[in-house]
Amino acid sequence: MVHRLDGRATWLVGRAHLRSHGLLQEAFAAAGARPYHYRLLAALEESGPLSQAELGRAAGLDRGDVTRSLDVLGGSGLILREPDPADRKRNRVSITRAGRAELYRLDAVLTEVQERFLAPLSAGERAVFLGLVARLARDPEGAREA
Amino acid sequence: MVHRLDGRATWLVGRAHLRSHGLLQEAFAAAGARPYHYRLLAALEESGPLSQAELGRAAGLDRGDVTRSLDVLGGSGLILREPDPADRKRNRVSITRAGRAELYRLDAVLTEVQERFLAPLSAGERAVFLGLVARLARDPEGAREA
DNA sequence: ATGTACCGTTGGCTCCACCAACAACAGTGG
DNA sequence: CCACTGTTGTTGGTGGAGCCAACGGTACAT
Repeated sequence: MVHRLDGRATWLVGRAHLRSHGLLQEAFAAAGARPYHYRLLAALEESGPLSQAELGRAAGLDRGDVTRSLDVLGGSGLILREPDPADRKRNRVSITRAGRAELYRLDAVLTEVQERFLAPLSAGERAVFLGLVARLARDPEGAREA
Repeated sequence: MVHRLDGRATWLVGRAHLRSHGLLQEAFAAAGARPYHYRLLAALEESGPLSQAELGRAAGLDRGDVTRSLDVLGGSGLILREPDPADRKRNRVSITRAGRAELYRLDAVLTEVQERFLAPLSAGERAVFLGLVARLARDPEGAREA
């Protein structure tokens, strides 16, 4: 392989992501869902009914992608999209009973994927890794390096 | 944000990758190059002349993507592609003097990106992180290497 | 009433990874 | 010699994920 990349953090993170994403994709596809859908259902369940723009900000999705994903979720009866009577330019999106059930089902899928992804590490190592990668994941906005 | 994802390794790795990839993309674009090109030049410099299929396996690229990337690299004079006299179905690809210079230039860019990406971590933490993420990056099944 | 800002929708884009088909070619066993 | 198998390079796609621009509709402060 390419020795020059062996110790590069960006390379290793990319490869780890490839494996992680592959596992996730496979598991979600087998469950008939997509990561976007999970994120939206989770945001809805945790925050209660939201407008689509709020939902996008909560789940980290583009407004347009929210629209398209909700089309699918609504078609499956997992969410309810109704015009907001207080502001007619908004939609009020809420999770349905079926949506909650789906979310819980996917929670289990996600948990199982974590286990497979983290299999190479011991419990202690996992905790260390999670702490470090969380700091690398946060966008250091305003963080000025002295 | 979605509280449910905060501690998920797959989520954090995905977010870290997003930041990493963004930094890399930005820096390489400013340098007029692409990650694929760097990988190919690096593989060529480390292994010497290769066929395109070998090159793809060394750099982890699809054969088709190798073909298209070499079109660009060849057009810039960074690699030389000539028919292999010993096997007429192969191309013998080698890195040129200009290609080496480009590779070294991109090495510096890459190094600078590492620094920005890893900025949130101390030197000791970086070493720990690299060790752990390297183990997560390796595909635990199959993947037999020579 | 007018301007500004937001909303949802649609249509597009880039990047990365991957797959399928094809003709050309090499090496094999018969 | 012939047929078969496998590889190579090329072309033409697929798909997910993230993102941006433009549009018409709506709310609200001025």
